[in-house]
Amino acid sequence: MARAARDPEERIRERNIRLIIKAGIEIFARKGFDGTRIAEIAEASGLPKANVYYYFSSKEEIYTTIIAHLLASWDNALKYISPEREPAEAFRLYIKAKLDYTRKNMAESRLFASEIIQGARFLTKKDREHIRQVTDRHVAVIEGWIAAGKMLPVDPRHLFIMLWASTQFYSDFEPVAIDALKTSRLKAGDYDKAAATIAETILRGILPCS
Amino acid sequence: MARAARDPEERIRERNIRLIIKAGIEIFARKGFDGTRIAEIAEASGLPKANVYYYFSSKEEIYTTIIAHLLASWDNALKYISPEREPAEAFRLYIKAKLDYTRKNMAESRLFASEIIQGARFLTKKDREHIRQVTDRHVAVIEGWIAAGKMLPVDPRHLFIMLWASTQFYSDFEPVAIDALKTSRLKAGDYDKAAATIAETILRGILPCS
DNA sequence: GTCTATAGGTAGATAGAC
DNA sequence: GTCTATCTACCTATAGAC
Repeated sequence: MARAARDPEERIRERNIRLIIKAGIEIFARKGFDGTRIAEIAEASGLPKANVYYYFSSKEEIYTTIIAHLLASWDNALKYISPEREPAEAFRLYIKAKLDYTRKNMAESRLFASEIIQGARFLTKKDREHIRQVTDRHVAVIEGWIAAGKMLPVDPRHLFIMLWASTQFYSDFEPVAIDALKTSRLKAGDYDKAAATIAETILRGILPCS
Repeated sequence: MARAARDPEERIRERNIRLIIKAGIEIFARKGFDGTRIAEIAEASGLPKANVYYYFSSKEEIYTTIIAHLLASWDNALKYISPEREPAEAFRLYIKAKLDYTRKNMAESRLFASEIIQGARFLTKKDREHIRQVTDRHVAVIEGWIAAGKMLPVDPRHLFIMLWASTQFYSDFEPVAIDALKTSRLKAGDYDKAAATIAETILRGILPCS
């Protein structure tokens, strides 16, 4: 019955939801949850405000949809921290992947940072439990490398924070990074230079003296 | 005339302004500029909303007053990066001072991070020029150490970003830090451990192999 | 599915009594 | 200097025609 007509409708539906989410990411990142107005999301996505409410029942539902999607793609760079790799290669790959992701998904990255800085109001207990478990798994890998004498005994949790923070900085704090690096905008070369400096410094900091 | 009566009035004035600023820091940090309501600042500072408008002409004026005050106390930790010190001692002191400041002024720290992440809308050209100059001065100190062979040739600007980011993380991203460190809240000992790990790792990363 | 119109509430800011 | 009452504008969310 409706089956034949369902596909094109479904396509429009998916397209509109994508447009709303995309606009939402940009605006929530810039204004935070409370500062964002649905009307602005509607305008940026090219839909009337009422249609936004047709697809999402509230501002909160748009926001939490974005957060959920974000967390799903979050662990990606960490896959490089795996026991069958040598630490030097693993950290180099991780740093590069993390900076790449951050650069290509600036708005998402900032939205996540905003959400955390403003108190993680919309991170569920499950989300936070997930963060703990993912961290635990990769802490274990590092502990393995330390036990095998492949790395100096550096606290793995604080090491992860250093890596997370250093790579996150370039997109989240872009205006400050621009001033600190004396450039008018961050270019691909700046990210390469960042990756190289972070990797070299950290690797000398955690590997046995050669 | 009014001279005799001026002093106690002046005291009340100063006290009220302090209360407004203090409440403003907390709430702006949690909700961002757009998300903050003057009524909430008024309530938190124990004054009627109209009185807030008696002392400040707009929401923006409260916000920029806070930002200006923040920037003034910002350079403090950097004073340790000075040419007459040895690099090892200088960085150790800087990291400790920065983490101390961050821990004791969490709300300000978060407010500043929020402001930057949301696009630095209220940082003036002068503010940003100030950041550039302060960075330049300390970059020169590091270049001096490198030229003197006291440090490996690490890019000073990216090194500063690593230090800035790593120390900032613990208060700005506290909810994530809590999960990553598997604790229920950050204690003084966590900050000490952070300072030690960051300093040890960075120092091995920038000093000649011994 | 789309859109206009609007209800119902709350924001920033001000007027004016005390 | 303090505070109540209020203006105007705008917000979230919905009703209902098409």
